[in-house]
Amino acid sequence: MSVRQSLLAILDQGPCYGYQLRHEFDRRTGSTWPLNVGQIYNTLERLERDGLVRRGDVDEHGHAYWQITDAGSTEVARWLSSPVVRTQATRDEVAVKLAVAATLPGVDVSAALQAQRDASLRQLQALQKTAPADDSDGAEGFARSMMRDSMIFAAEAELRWLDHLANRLARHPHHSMALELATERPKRGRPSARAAVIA
Amino acid sequence: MSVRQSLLAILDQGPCYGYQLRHEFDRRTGSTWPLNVGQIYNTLERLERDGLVRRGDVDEHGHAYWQITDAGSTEVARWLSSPVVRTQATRDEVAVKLAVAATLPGVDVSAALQAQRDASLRQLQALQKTAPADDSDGAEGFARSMMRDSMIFAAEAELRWLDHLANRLARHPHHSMALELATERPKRGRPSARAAVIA
DNA sequence: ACAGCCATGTAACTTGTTACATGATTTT
DNA sequence: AAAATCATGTAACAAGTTACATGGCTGT
Repeated sequence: MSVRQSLLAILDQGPCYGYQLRHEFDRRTGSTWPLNVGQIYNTLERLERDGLVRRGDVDEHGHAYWQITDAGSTEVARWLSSPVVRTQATRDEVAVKLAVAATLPGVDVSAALQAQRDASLRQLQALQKTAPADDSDGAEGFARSMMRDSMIFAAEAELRWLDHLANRLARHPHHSMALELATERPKRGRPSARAAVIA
Repeated sequence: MSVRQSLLAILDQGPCYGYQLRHEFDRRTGSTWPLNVGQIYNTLERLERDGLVRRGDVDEHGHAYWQITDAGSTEVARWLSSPVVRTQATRDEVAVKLAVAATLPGVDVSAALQAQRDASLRQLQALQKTAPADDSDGAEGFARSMMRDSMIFAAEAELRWLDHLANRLARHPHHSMALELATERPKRGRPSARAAVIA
């Protein structure tokens, strides 16, 4: 939802045209995750469909401006005043992967763990190598360094978790958390008319 | 991709039927993010479409088993041996939101920040209140505590970042990073035949 | 003239997710 | 008999993402 909501929040400052919105989004997020232009127009159409924006004037340059609606402004206010709540839907891809890998018999967890640690460490070092905060960079530099810090903190946490996991695995016989497929499952099954279609 | 890939990796251990797959996924991720059953069948059909699984036998209970294909096994091996790489697509919703909020004039960033900090702290405390690792819980308990640790580390990192951000904002005049809409943009515009349709 | 950027759009597609229909079996 | 659970599916949708088509303008 962050792209959609961010574009809406930018439009709450005043009418913009599509390409301009991309520019505004990019500089406000330090050009960290540049947006494909096409996505702007898709998102605008979806926001229009939902009654949050409407098509506005075309200026002397041919720029097609978009305006926020009252419902849109209300939505922006709601977004800004309520925190992002990490619900169940926020599956961490690395965590899920390693949990599945760790519980599957015959999988070399420590190899997967090591590969992930290497990658995460390289990622962290690459981030740390980028230019740190510099007050002379102005607001755009501030935005960039916010994003940078966020990614660094997240990468550090991921590394810490990976090391923590490695320690726990080292203290256990490494096969002890493998889970066989539960084949004894169908106690309360679903005997059906078409049972034994093949058997 | 984690659901899709996880189901495929489980199928690499042997044929399963749909409901069984949900059970296997849930116990391997500590029932942290229970899966809607329907998603299993959707995902299986998509994997079948991609040639990674195929429909297998129906047993005497009427269970419709699914089998992994050679291409599927290859894909699992690739997945397990290569790390998750956090590409540009990994937008952190909280970071994007606060960066946009911080760069929009007239937005009370510190209020949004405070609201987020409260929510994140409550989230962390809720996580810490859950049962910690207990070796007597077996492999399923281990999986659950892996997920729990992962979420705790991530929540701590988010809190640290929020506090770091609050400190930086406090040291600055809080309006200094607001970015006006760049209205002087169209220097190299796109004058068109239909310019001034409205103007 | 030509490369490259500005600009608007369209179409297709991915993964994830939910709601619903259907029916059987098991438990109370 | 009713409620809960097991089980398979279908249909629709959300948000993100990319590739492509089209055309005008700018700088070399």
